[in-house]
Amino acid sequence: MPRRPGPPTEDRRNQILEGALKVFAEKGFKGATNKNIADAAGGISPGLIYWYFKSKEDLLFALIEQRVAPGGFPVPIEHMQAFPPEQVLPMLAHYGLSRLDNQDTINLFKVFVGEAVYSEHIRAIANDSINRLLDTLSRYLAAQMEQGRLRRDDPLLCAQTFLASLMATLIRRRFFSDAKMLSYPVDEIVHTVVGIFLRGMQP
Amino acid sequence: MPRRPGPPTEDRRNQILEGALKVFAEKGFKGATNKNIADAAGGISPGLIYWYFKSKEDLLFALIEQRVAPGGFPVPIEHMQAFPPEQVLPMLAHYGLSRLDNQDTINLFKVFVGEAVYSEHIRAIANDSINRLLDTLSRYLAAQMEQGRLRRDDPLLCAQTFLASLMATLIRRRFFSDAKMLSYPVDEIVHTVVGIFLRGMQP
Amino acid sequence: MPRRPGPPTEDRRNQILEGALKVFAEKGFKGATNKNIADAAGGISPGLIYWYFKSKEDLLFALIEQRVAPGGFPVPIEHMQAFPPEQVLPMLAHYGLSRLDNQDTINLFKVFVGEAVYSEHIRAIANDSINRLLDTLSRYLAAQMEQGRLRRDDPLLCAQTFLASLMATLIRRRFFSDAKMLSYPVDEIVHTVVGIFLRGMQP
Amino acid sequence: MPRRPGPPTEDRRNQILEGALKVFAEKGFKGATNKNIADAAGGISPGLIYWYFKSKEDLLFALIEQRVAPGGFPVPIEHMQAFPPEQVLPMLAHYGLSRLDNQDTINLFKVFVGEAVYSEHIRAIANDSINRLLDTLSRYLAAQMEQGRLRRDDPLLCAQTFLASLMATLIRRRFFSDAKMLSYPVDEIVHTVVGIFLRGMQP
DNA sequence: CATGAATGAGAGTTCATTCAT
DNA sequence: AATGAATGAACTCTCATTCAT
Repeated sequence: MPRRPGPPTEDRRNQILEGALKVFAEKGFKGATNKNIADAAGGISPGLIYWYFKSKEDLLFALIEQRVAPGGFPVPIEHMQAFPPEQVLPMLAHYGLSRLDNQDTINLFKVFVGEAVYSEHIRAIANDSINRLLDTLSRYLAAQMEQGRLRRDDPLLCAQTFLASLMATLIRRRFFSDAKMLSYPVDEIVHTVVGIFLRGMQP
Repeated sequence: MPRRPGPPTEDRRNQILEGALKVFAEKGFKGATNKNIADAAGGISPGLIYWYFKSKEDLLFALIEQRVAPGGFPVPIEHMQAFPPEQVLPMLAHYGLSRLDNQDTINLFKVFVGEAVYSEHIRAIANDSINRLLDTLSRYLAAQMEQGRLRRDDPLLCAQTFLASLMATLIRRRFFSDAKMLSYPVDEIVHTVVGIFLRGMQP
Repeated sequence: MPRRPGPPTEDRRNQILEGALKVFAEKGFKGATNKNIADAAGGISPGLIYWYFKSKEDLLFALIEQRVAPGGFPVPIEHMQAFPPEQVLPMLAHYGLSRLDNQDTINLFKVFVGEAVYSEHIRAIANDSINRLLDTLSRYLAAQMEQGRLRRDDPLLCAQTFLASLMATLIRRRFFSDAKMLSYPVDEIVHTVVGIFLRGMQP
Repeated sequence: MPRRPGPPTEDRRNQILEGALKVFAEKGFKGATNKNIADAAGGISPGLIYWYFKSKEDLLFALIEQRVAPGGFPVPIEHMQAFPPEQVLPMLAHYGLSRLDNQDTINLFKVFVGEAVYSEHIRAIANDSINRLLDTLSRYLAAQMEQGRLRRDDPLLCAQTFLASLMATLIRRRFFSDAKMLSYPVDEIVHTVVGIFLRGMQP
């Protein structure tokens, strides 16, 4: 017998997505049960999930499409060609950091990584998302090379190198909770990583 | 009733581990069934797994302990302090590459990543393994800094930066099969990444 | 919030019965969902069914009571004792045929058969309905025997024999869509079946 | 934890089919639960069904294929052309009756009818089975017509008429448990039905 | 050692039914 | 009257695990 009417139905879908994100991040897609999700979504009944989503898998994809596909990880350096890398790259690094400080982003990342290992589909979305980011960055780098502010090299490969060194290091800190990395303040990490890259890219 | 005589029982355990690695890499720990594993282990019966392992989970940990814990990813630069970074780092990069060309290593990596997301225990092993590698590398870098061949900086952070940019890029190629990264020859990737790092670390 | 104003509430009940008949015939009582029925009833909401019927089962019984119980399969030979079987029986056959050409009757029949297998209650209604028909027919036959137009025999058994041969044959055509039976024109079937019976009942 | 080893595995499959037949006949395919079937199959666990059958539906088809497809309802009149219909048809009627006295046959029939209503596939099997029977009978009738023992008419339609009147009547007795039909001894039914047919078919 | 039949817990999913609106 | 969100029970099916053989 149905009872609780619940909040204005608009929210319900998001409430479930929210709960699913939490549980998926913690236990993985396969490890998460609908009961888990329903509980995390505010104690609704597991059956209700199927009012909003076709299946558990559909829920996962909805999560990814809602949170990742649109916008991906937008990088606000589109119109910063006028500024030198010495200013832009640290700024970008700190922007990335601020995004990583959001628990939802972390969870999303976890889910992404956990499923990408086994799912071609998710891998494709991940690549897409990263490439959008890299494209923006590499366009910026190309412009800087043009202006003689950076040494000429393949812009995409350079962008990838920069992003890789930055992200992988932060990932070890945030996701792997590596003790050694946690012993460094974020600023020092950014300073060192950006420093090496900038010097390495000097004309 | 026992059927196939099978190989000298010593191998059986490894046969199962081998099969498990394959299946875990493909479907993940939760996604793999004991039947899958038994099939991949040469068509043995699922029940037999329990003769060699306490449980499915035990099998996973045995896999990790057997393949990762011992040695981890050994880096043969222990006694290379005499050689300059211009020689050692590219060599190290190619060594890493050669390891990544082994399907077992790739599978192990996949399993590792897939499970590390959700398991503290596995995360700890992963950190341990990476840190051992980083320690070796950072000791080498420290020695080079000492000799004035590299600019002075925190050796561990530099090692992390180098490894991160290299590994993350190769991972995007091998595991994520990213089309853009696959369009670069490995040599070019190594050359660019190592180049940026070396110039960035010049005294 | 009520949405579509809908037809003068009188019709709603029938609209639902109509939809239910269609769906029950297609998927069976168990196989039909209230959603299916609501859709077939013109796109109403499943909840509305409960305004008109106590339960899904109630809907089934209402259907049967409304469509079968009243009248059953009325046979208009009540006052035809004056006419000889050579005229009456073919007429009756064609009357039955015309009823079978109505999709609703077919659906009702399907539902009836499908549920009679498992429900004593429905079986009883079915028997009742058939017996009413047989009674009429057997009274006619008895009268004809009395008049010496047909050979003396148990009228009910003769009526049953006639009806059985006719109905079962038409059923194989219409419900089982048997290819062989469909290759005969209806008239030939009726002619042959009625012919055998009439000759078999000659005094 | 598994316990009871159970009877020599050969039987298990049949044990389950046996139980399924009973339950399907009683509650219909949809109405039967795997628990019901497992209980009827001698108290095995529901999961075990899936060791022998791919799905519940597979179980249904296996049942039908095992019990109906092979042999169907064999009619032993293949070589009776020498005997006159006055002997053969009553014999055939009694043979059919004897088959109907077997509870398994009745159950199978129930399942068949119950599912044929909704399943094209099962309808096809049913038609096939009946047509095999009709073919045999109509070949016999054709031979008798040839010999002048029966009036010339379409043999298949005559066979269908005979079978229909006989079967439909017996079905009302056995399956519908119709009180009126049950008040007649089987012999009388057979005598009347066969009598009408034979006289109706006299040359 | 090895098998495979067997179990039982629990997963995802469906759906009749209810009820606030 | 009518909707549709919500529930909970029950169902089919999967699978790690066990154990007689």
